[in-house]
Amino acid sequence: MKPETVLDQAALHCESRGRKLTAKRRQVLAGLVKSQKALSAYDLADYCRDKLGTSLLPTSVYRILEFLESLGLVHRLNTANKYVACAHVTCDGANEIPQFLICQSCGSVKEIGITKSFIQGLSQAVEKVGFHLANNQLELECLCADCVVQQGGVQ
Amino acid sequence: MKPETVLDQAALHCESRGRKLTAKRRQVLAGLVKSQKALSAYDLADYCRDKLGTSLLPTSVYRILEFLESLGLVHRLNTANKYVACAHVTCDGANEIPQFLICQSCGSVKEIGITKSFIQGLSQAVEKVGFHLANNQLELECLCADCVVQQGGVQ
DNA sequence: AAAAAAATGTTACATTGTATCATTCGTCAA
DNA sequence: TTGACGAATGATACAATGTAACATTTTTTT
Repeated sequence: MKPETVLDQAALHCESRGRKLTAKRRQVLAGLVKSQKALSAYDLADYCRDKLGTSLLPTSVYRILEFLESLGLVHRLNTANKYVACAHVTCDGANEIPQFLICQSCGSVKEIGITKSFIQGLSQAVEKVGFHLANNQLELECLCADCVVQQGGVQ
Repeated sequence: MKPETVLDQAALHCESRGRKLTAKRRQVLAGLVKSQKALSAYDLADYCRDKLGTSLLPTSVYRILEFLESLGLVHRLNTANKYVACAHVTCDGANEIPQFLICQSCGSVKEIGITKSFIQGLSQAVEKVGFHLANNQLELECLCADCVVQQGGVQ
């Protein structure tokens, strides 16, 4: 899927919620879509400056990421302190519960869906000890196929 | 379980691995055990200064936490950038796979064990998309029972 | 065009984490 | 006992991540 298609789709998604995908917001999202991996807010500021020739201060990037996240267009990876474009922008999956596999070696991220029954099982186990699951988003430390090979296979 | 008992047990655990639980290391671990919650390295430095009357620079705290973690006596919560004492120091569970329920409201942490079959299911789902699970430690954003009540019940 | 709201810029600072070198402490052999 | 060695800790400097507060610009509405 071409980045421009993704961005146009994202713009529509914004409009449908009564919000605007402004030029700056589009730049930040473009950075995430084109880089194809998780970036920190500061990485993104650098990326926009170096590759897109636009000036964006980190504070603005943070604000914009917050906006994009509120619309489900990007996700924050709490374990990595980085952000990724939502893999489902173009298929209206922006409201599904995302699960992330994060390669600890190369930083690539795979966004998957886990079965509802699995999450339910998890939720029940949590309730059983008196807690309530507040966020279904899981972040799993992984190795991607390439890095498993490079590191001499699975232990 | 009394903190002193936990600390003595931890000392034995160190000795059995040919390492020493020095005074400073004991202080850091004591801070985590007594505070009963997750603390950042800087929180711990403050705690040691204010409550234990000992001077410890953050850099030393980081080093000591790294040491304690290598022996399974503390865990780092990646989503919170904080550390907790292992709940199983005294029952030799230091080698089990920990799962953490972290209350997003008050910061309390519950360390639980999830069934092996559950983790296996998760691992298989990950392998199916070409990744390999590198760390079985899950960190789940939760609300503890108290905070659920205060916030007007489950949504 | 004026007023209001939304978006972005700017500055300052707080928190978390790492790199590097210096110093102190404990252990062990001569 | 002492001297040497390695382990542990101190100290300094800095990098990376994140937030608060207020100013300015842009857009929308009336």
